[in-house]
This record gives sequence, C-alpha cells and structure tokens, in this order.
Amino acid sequence: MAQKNKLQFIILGLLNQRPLTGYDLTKSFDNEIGEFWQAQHSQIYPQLKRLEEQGAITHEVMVSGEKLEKKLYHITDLGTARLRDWITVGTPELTATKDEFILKLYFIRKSTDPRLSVMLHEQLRLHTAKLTHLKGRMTTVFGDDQQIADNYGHYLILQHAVGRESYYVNWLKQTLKTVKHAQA
Amino acid sequence: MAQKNKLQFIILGLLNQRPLTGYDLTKSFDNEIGEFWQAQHSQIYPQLKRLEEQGAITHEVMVSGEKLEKKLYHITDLGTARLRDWITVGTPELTATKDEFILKLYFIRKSTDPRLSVMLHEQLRLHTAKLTHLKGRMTTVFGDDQQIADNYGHYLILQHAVGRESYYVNWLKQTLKTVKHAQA
DNA sequence: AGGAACATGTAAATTGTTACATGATTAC
DNA sequence: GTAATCATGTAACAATTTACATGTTCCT
Repeated sequence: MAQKNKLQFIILGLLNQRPLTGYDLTKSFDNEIGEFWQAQHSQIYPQLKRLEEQGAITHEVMVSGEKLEKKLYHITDLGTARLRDWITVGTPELTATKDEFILKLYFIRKSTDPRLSVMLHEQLRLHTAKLTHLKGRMTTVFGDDQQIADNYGHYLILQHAVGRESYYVNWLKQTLKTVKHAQA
Repeated sequence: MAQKNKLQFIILGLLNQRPLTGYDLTKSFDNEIGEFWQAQHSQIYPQLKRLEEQGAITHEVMVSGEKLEKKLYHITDLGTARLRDWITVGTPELTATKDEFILKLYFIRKSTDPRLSVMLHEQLRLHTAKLTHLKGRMTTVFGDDQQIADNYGHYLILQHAVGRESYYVNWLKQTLKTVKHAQA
C-alpha cells in the first residue's frame, strides 16, 4: 500500500454524519477537511464504487428536476464498524508536512540573500490570508456553544488550524525582522 | 503531473552544497529535510539517472575498499541554474498537511467520547518525543554562531520545526485539560 | 564470524493529479 | 439565453510506497 487508503475513512466518517452524494463529498474538501487532506472527484467516485462493492456503503438514486439522477450514499453497519476501528486504533506515524517554501528556505545559505525577504513577504501574505479565512470559518461555523458541543472534534481541528496558522504568521514576522537587521 | 517533481530540486539543492552518493541523499531525509519532505531510495536512484540524462548532474565512480563502487554525484551549471530558478519563482500553493490524527479527531462528535483522552495522550507522547529530538538537533547542529551564519536557511527551518512542534504539544496539553474537565 | 551499516538498483502496487467527457439545473 | 454550479464518470500520467534483489565494508 502506498498509504493505507485514508480516503475511505474520510468518506465513511462524512457519511456517518449524514447521507451525501459524491459531489457533496468532493465539496467537503473545500473547507476544514481540506486543511488536513485533499482529494479530487476523480479519486472519490471510484472509491465510492469500491466501498459499495465491499458493503461498507449503499446508495439510493434521487432525481432532481426532470431527469438529473444523483446517488445519495449511506453508510452501512459494516461501514460504521470499519470507521470505529480506524478511530480506535493508535495513530503512531507522524507524517512529514510537505511545505515547498520551507524546502526552498533550506537551500538559502546566507541571511543576506536578497531573495529571502521577497520569499518571506510572499508567504506572510499567503498565510495571513489563510488565517483570516480560518478565523472567519470559526465565527460562522461555531457561533453558538451548541455547535461546539455537537461537533466537538470539528471544533478542535478548526481551532488547531487557526493556532497553527497563527504560529506560522508570527514566525514569518519574527524571521523577517531578523533578516531585515541582517541586511541593514 | 502529480506534484511537479519537487524531489529533483531537493536533490539539486543538496548536491549544490557538496557532492553526494545516492545513499547519502537517501539519508538526508532522516533529519531536517525529513520534517518537510520524505523520499525512499527507490525514488532517488531513478531520479538521479533522469537528472544525469538531462545534464543537470554528473557522477564519478569512487571505489571503497576492494571493489565497492559508489557513484559520487556533482551538480552541473545546468543544475545550479535550474535550482536557482526554482528558488526564485514564487511559491503560491499552500499544500494541505496530511495529519491522520487530526482527521480522526474530526469525526469525534462529543467532548465526552472516552477515546478522546486516549488519542490525545498518545499524540502528546509522540509529539513530545519529536520536539525533544528537534531541540537536540538544534544544539548539536547549531552549537556555534558560525554554523548559523553559513547555513542560515537550514537554521531557519529547524527553528521553524521546533516552534511548530512546540505549538502542537501545547495545543495537545490545553485540549487535554478541556477534555478532562468535560469528562469530570 | 557475524551483524550493522553501506551501497545500488528494479518491480509491483497504490495513491494522487490533471485532463477528457458529458449532461442537467438554477439563478440572473 | 447563458453562465455558474450541480452531478458523475473515465483515462492518462505522475508521484510514492513497499517489496524484491544483490553485494560490500566496517566494527566488534
């Protein structure tokens, strides 16, 4: 296996909350989940087919308007059991964070390299925008306490993402200061 | 392309510092670089062959002992140019962090779920160990200021990794406190 | 002598991305 | 009407992991 097929568990986890179409599942990766995993529809549709063959999910056909058929997938008992097992077993492997900017940074030898400041400013812009987006999500999704109580894990990971992004932005600002001094 | 072949640039960047064998390159992923990118030797050897075909690197054969031949790879002018270009262009895509634990967390609905505490404790153990390792690297690799001045980017990414891991550990501790209260 | 580490490759399978393909519905 | 979005799929390609395969050198 190239990575033990975590996508199947994400699909099962989402379907465990409520029935969804392949299109709905694809869109789930636009927000919070997308912070921690990415998948395109070309990966999701075949995976749905496999999960159904295995009996972990089923689908019913819904018709929108005149003739648009969409498949609404439901999780089965086998699926919930598989999801439960995945969550319950340990998670001992810490995967490397693939950060291309950090990779480039590694190959900058001198603090006086003129590219450094440019690169840091670009990242500061990007990560500040991301942080703003995440904070916006936090207020819209978890405006009231009941939302937090009912989706505690979701709340935790969003809060984690905000904190992580805050750290990144602060680190960039601090590093920029140091670089500025080094170049002065 | 599945990801624009970043591995080639890591190899070029490492060879730009000094000539290395495929084995040496493989081992480079055990430490700092491994925090931000992973690759196995089965990916590195074919990539070296391709880079050499393209004229970005060359190799000379060294003989250790009686007959063990090893290939010491050098970067060429074409290679340094390609590396320079990669570092110089912008890095506008922020890749998702694939964190399996966070993914599992997303599917925990209630703060009273008994698995939560177990999961958080496991991660606290793992990330604390990692933080200790990174701090150790920091003192061994950057004991004196000259090391920092000569490998500033390397210093920055190690420092970034330490900070990121510190955040993670603190977040886990804070979250554990909240969970404990919720369960009390 | 034997085990850990050095050293280099290939093969098979899986995962993930981009591109190709098609059609329906909704809101303006 | 037309553009954005909804909706589902396959094909081709690229990246990544795991397994297969072999041999040497160094240290104790």
